[in-house]
Amino acid sequence: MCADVVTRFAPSPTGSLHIGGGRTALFNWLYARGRGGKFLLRIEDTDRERSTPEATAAILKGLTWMGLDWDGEVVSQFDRKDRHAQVAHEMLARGTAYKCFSTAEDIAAFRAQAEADGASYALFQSPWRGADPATYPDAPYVIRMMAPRTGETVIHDEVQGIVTFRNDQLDDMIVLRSDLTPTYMLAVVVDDHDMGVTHVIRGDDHLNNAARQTMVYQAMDWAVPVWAHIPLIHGPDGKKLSKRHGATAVGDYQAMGYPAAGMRNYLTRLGWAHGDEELFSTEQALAMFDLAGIGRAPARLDFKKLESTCGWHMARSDNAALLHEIEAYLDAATLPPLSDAQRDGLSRALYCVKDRAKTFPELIEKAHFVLISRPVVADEGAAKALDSVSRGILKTLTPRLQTVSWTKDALEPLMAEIAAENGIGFGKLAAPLRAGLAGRTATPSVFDMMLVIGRDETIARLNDAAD
RNA sequence: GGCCCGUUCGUCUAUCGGUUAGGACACCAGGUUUUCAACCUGGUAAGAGGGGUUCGACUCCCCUACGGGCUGCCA
Repeated sequence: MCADVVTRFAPSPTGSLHIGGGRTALFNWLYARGRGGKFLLRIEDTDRERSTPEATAAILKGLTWMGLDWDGEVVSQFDRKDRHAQVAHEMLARGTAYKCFSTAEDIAAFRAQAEADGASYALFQSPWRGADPATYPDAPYVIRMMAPRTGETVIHDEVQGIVTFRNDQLDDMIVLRSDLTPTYMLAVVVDDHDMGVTHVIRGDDHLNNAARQTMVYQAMDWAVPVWAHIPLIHGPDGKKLSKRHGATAVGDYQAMGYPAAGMRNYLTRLGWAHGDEELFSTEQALAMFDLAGIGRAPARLDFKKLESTCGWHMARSDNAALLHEIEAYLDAATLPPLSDAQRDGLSRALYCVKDRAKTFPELIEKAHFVLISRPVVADEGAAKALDSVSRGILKTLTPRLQTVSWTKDALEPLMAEIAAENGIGFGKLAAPLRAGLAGRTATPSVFDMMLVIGRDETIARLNDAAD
């Protein structure tokens, strides 16, 4: 158990990267990376009907966005089919598997008979188990595991504890299909063994499979890995997360403008706890993460908390890195890219907008005053604000802005003075100023906006607005 | 149907037999504020139900209810 840790993420390429899969990958990544181990990636593409290269690309893209890097080349399970077949035949040679010539019709008939006999459901029992090879017909066959029919198979799971299965509940599963391709049950075990995987961390929908897979390990005399079956993520209504809950793909979250660091933090904390730690950097997560902190109950997705977590990370982001992430977001959300002027303006405005936004769209909304192009075309709200107080205020204000030193501390008393001269409150004065600077509803203070835009341009904008 | 897993505030969770059951998000109230936001303070709010075991159970055992998973020549 003290050997170097090797974990893996093994999605099937039948769609985009599911948020639950993303979390599974994250747990594996955290566990391995936090211990100086390896994190491998394997694409389980043995189902040729449903596997697509587009899906593989989407999965890789999703992982990359989440910041989860893997070691070595991506393994294609399909490419290893010869090795799988070889192992199946070795099981045959060892007498831990057998050829079965039963057809789909035979199996259906078996079930129908069992039902007629009063059983509501029965595991298929192949008549070819233990049959004399001399009686084998010249027909297609599958290779079935010769599963023990008595005793029990015990799973020592780091999350679920000790789980015991009665062997008479497990059937002789197929390991090699009649077309000589492996089934999932065989392929995972062979691949995990060959890849040197020490810890299998995956969704608890595989808990039952762990028992079957253990039998394969035993049939081959291979060391069984450490199991950790983590609960699935559910939607806000407690049901299994599905399309009707809205965003299920990692890419959806990227397109909605959640920063990757916030996603990592939130997803790490979803179903895992380390005392009262709620907000932490990825470095801290790496140091803290362990299997013992994983809960056993499915967790529900809570967008409010996700947003809150993301806001925390956004406020702590390095400006340059944040800018890059914003541009990547724009691209992912198929929004127009930043112009040079906008990039420059945004980089100067980040200090006063990043700590009040939870998502990128929200941040962009708050940075509207620096992103909008001149001349400022006041929108309806801005026009109203301008009209509500005399535009003359702006006319008296702008010349005086040139005489005051350009700092927040100096601007503030000037504003107060002008507000008093006009017999209006500070808030009333701020409204036309904001409109002139093209700030929207939720913005930084007018002082921040002035400072960010710069002296000459600010005055020009205010003049524009006052005309 | 059979087997397996799960169930603490609305949500994520802490607790590893003895706590006024703690924290976070959300919500409510108040404060601060030139707007919105942010921020600060305070508050409401939980052990699914029933049996045991024990001096003492959220913690251990059993039953029930509810939720989830598996039961494929899918993964």
